Amino acid sequence: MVLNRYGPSMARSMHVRRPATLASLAAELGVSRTTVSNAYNRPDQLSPELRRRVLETARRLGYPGPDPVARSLRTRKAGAVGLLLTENLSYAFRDPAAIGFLEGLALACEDAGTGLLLVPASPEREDVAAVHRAGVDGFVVYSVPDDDPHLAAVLERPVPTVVCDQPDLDNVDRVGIDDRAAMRGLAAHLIALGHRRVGVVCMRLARDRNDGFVSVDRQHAAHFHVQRARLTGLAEEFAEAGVDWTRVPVVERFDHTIASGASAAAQVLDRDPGITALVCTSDILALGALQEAERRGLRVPDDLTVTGFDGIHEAERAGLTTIRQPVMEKGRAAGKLLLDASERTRPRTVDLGTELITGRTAAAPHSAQEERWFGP
Amino acid sequence: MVLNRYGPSMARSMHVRRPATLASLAAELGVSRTTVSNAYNRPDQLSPELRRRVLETARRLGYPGPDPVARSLRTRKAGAVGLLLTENLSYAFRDPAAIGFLEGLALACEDAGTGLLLVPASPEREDVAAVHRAGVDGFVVYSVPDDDPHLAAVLERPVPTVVCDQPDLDNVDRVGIDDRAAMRGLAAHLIALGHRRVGVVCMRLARDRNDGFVSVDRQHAAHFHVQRARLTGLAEEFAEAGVDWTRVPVVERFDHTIASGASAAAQVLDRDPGITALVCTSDILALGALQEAERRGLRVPDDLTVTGFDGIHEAERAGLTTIRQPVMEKGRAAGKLLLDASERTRPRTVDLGTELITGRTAAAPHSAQEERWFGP
DNA sequence: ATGAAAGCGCTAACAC
DNA sequence: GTGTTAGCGCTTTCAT
Repeated sequence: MVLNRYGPSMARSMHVRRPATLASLAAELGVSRTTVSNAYNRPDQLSPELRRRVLETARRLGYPGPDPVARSLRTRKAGAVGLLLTENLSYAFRDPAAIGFLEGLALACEDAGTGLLLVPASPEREDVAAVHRAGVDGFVVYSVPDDDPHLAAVLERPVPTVVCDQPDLDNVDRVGIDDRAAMRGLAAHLIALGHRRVGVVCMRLARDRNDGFVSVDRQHAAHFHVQRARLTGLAEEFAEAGVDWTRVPVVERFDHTIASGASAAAQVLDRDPGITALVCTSDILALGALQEAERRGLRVPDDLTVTGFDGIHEAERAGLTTIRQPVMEKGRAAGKLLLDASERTRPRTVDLGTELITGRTAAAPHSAQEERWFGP
Repeated sequence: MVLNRYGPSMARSMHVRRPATLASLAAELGVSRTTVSNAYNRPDQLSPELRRRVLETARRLGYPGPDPVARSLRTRKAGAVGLLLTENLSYAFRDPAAIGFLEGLALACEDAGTGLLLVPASPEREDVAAVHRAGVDGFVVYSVPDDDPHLAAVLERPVPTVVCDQPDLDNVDRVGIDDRAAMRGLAAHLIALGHRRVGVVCMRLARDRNDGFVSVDRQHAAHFHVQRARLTGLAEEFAEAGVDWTRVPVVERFDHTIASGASAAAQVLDRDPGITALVCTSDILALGALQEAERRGLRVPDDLTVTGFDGIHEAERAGLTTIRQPVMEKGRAAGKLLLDASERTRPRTVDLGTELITGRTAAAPHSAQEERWFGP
């Protein structure tokens, strides 16, 4: 069963082996190429006996079956979909939300018997070649900025594309959630609890690194639609509650890590120690904020309310108040949309639902003190 | 920037657009195909002015650049490596060890600018076609049984292959750890603590489902080399300590989940309530065993010692005594090995190190009682 | 049931 | 610098 691919005959060559081709096999057998092709692709088109002979000779000659690339060229089907991510490929395997998305997408691909090609497109390296090189029947684009050159390259390719989360483009299929509405719901919850002085920690708003405070202008101009929508939702809801949004400290972090969340939280709390709630636009950042709160001896939620967004497992374990979004379902839906050839006549949109998770990290401001004053 | 791919002219067609080809572009420009090709691949081979004209006309005609599949056929390079996994594709995103491996592999691919194609090969579906269809320059095979038909299909393809963990094949590059030695180390640790009556929970030993006790024969015949090695290591070390291995209850689970670990632990404990240590061949299973111990009111490690294998984060959080193996490094090493064309003259092996993590789940048998009798 | 012919879209020698 | 000539290895009408 196992081929010896390191025999003496190979020792000189860099290549593994120059395999026989369909043509050479046909010649050896004294039949036409069509027949050999049929032996592999249309067993019913030739006598079982001949087919057996073909396959057996193939085995003897070490013919590995039709070359997939040549077949793809001929049939115009690659049998794979490409995935373009915001971040380094390897980062995707560290972000629970991305992992969930991948799981769902993989599921959809599996169901369709389609391969999933992870395209090596780092955001720093502006090398779009990887997109051009990808032999795929379509692309799924996961959460990239609207001015991402890789995205532009994908859209130039003559294959269907589905975007998950961002950007929101006319004429391109999309699956996502209503980030603005979800965040308004969370904000309403905080407002109902009594919070009026809040701070915000958000993810990267553009491709340039800006680890620090965010002007209202930058909030509006954010190239990441999702972050923009979440900030907008917050701003709207709090404005309606009488909060002057221009005075709310919003701190941005380029890197999406717990450490980033912690340092951003520190920056907000340093600027305005009087805030009663720290709204983070992701669970990862919120977990960092919790760390920072603990470091400062602030009890959560007694001294400080902290909220997240995503609903990852780690957040659940931490009892985080957050918005849960169906990350895996997003991946599935994106895959299905892409692989479902039917009705590809106009852009389709799938909007999935979210859920407010009331955890143990949000409470009325200064509830501890009040309890102390008025009894439990 | 964004193409309208749903314009009225398209409405009738299932296809997105029939793009111009390199040839048609050359014709339009009145130059040869070579020149157009050079415009994309060898900018230095033509005047900047002509190149500009070519690219501009391409844009005007909606020519998306050289077709990647045709290019691959011609250059005999796909620009991607394939990954074959034991489990369903989607499962890989639920197993922390597999995720770590993927992260490392993605890292290596990224460094090389290579795509990573996840091959949709479910273990149940014996459909090997996906392997045949994969347009890749090589394969990484992650932890499959030695009789896996997908593996056989991969090995028949005329491209280099690297196996991670299992199986251990002559003539095929491999990266892994010394599972037997690692497990002997863990066993020695338990023996030093005083354990002599132990039970074992292990992962799937073959492609057939056998959720239950494992005969010594089945242990030896296991098609998963890694599990076999771990069991062998255990058996050897305990045998040297005078334990009759044939009497040690070993329970197997097909599904690799926490729930499986719990039910398997229950099965062992039901069979022999007198055991003092439960050795699990993975952290996931061990986490299940911990659950079951708690359910029974057994205190760990006072009443029962539990150990794992892998060193995943969740295990660390649980304070599990386990063997840590460098999962991410395995991925990286596998990728590097595959992508490093040099010295591919004879099979190479990378053996990575492991580390015994002494957590809070292993102690001397009945230490609690002893403490109670003799004071702390 | 089998074969002949015609490309799929591109790149790489090699000539000019 | 630019064009000519050959394929890469395969599938697919369309005849026979």
